[in-house]
Amino acid sequence: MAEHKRIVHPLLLFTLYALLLLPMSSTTIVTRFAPSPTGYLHVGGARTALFNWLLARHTGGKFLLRIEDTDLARSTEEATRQLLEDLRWLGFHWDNAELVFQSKRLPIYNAVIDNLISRGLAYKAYETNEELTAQRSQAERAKRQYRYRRPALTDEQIRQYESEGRPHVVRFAMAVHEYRFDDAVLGPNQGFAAGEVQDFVIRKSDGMPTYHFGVVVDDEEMGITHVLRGQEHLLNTCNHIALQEALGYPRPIYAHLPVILNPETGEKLSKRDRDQKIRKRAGEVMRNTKKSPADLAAITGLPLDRLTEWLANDKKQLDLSEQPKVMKAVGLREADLPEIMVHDFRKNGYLPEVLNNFLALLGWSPGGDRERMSMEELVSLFSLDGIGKANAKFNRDKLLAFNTEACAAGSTNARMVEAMRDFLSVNPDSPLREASDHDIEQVLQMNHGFHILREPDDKSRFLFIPDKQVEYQTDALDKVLRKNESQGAKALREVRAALEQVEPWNAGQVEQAIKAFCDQRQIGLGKVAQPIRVAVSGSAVSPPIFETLEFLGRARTIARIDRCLSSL
RNA sequence: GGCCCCAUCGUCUAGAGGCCUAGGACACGGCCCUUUCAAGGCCGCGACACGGGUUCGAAUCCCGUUGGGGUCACCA
Repeated sequence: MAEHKRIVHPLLLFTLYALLLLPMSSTTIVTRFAPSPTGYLHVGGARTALFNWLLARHTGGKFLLRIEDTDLARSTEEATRQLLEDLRWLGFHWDNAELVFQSKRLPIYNAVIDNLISRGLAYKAYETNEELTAQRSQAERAKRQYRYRRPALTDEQIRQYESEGRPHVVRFAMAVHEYRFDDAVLGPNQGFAAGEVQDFVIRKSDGMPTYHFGVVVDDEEMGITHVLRGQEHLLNTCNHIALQEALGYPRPIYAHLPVILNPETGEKLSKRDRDQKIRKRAGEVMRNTKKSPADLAAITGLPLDRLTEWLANDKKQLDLSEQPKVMKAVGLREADLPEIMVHDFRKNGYLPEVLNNFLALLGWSPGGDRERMSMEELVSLFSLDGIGKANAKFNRDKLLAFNTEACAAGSTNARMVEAMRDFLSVNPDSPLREASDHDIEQVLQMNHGFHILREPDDKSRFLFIPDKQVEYQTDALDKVLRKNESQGAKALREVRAALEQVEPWNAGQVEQAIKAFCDQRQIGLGKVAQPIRVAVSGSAVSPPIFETLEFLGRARTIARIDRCLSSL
């Protein structure tokens, strides 16, 4: 039976190849992340950045960064610096060498706005904030939906307002009809009806463009092809496509990501959640201890009016210097607060690649059972169709488990030392900063099984402080050394002599000696190990004792035992 | 409240009409290991929101109900 062999003509092959490539090269995917610099990056923003970055890297496209600093009151240079640092930490490298700052692009926006005004597609509006609020509440009282539509001003009125030099905004005269667009995640035909249309502000009275306007103009200029952002922007998209149509811009592909929810409240995860938690706790403490705001003010040293205002108003937030004072007063530790900022995760010792892995799973899945992925794997597996529609609660337990696993898997290599160094760079109070790479490697090994880098740090600080500075915890002394007529102290005194004989001093020999000691006395290892632990570390919890003693060395071990015994 | 989006274990999810007695991960419970705290091993518990259709057959398609979320700024 003759096999039907087909010869493909090389020219045909070339043509097919070219056909395939041409449209590809002319539609290189360009994504962007466009945060506003008002503080550290939070996980919601990080997830948005991640998805945009992944799409660009997966397709060999570009990922651009733009700073939306049009809110003069809230944007700061410090925040921009923090934002960039967080993005670098996460490993999202952007492809525009020159960062785009919206605040530096006013002439460009104004030229476009002038053009719109001259075409009758935008106009100056002179209402004050108070007038607008009044109009809104009037509508609310009448149970009517408020929609701003162009007021009919006479030429006379306009002349008068202008001669008075009245402040004004510029609004976009949005054509009243239905707006529809296709969403790569939510499907076709998203949008709103004509009844929802209103003339939104495109230039504020301080001369800055609004978000809606800046986004549209800049996305066009930067050649953005795909906009991935949170679902809270879904309806904003109608404003954006209206503007694009008026300006003759092409429409990018939109993909709206599920919202990340606070597992406790079920609402959108917000920077304010930490503050809320402190306020809630403060309220409880005051009720339980019958303390007044004045008492709290006295304890924290904060002004009473400031404190009462904060207590009463959910919208008010403590600033970074006030927060720790109130936390201390109401017995909250940093670890009790939910991490929300990327910086918090860094400071607590999560690995950036793990945070990314976890964040990627919030609203996206590669399909099947696949969960643990390196950055490289995320890049190669990422695709728009893996993005889900349903909102996701931010569950820290799973992140913690991922981090534990990743640290355990990599705890012997240079990556973990590097990670620990990075952790220490944002935790300047740790004595481990003075440790050598070799010491750090040992600390990490001794603490194998830790969840976050904060744990080996916490549990190993005693190794890096002078013997004199070891602080003995009273409850540990009581429970381990003083209880039962000082059995523990007695064992400690006796094992001290045995330890002096150990030669050479290493974990194996120390173990042998201590175990021999236990056998001889017919007591359990715990009866001896715990007293030693308390003596050298000050607490009942430490890394495994034999390794700990090897690390400390004989002299320091004996010195700490002596000091502990004499303090009883 | 208007408009919009969504709906599988407690949580994150797999699932594209028969591969589903619904899979995985985390959490949780039990046992084991153990010098503390952990980590680890083994086993277990646990979901298609509800009601109607369509179909030989529905977690999967359609409609409704309920529930949750988002959004209604001169913030982004």
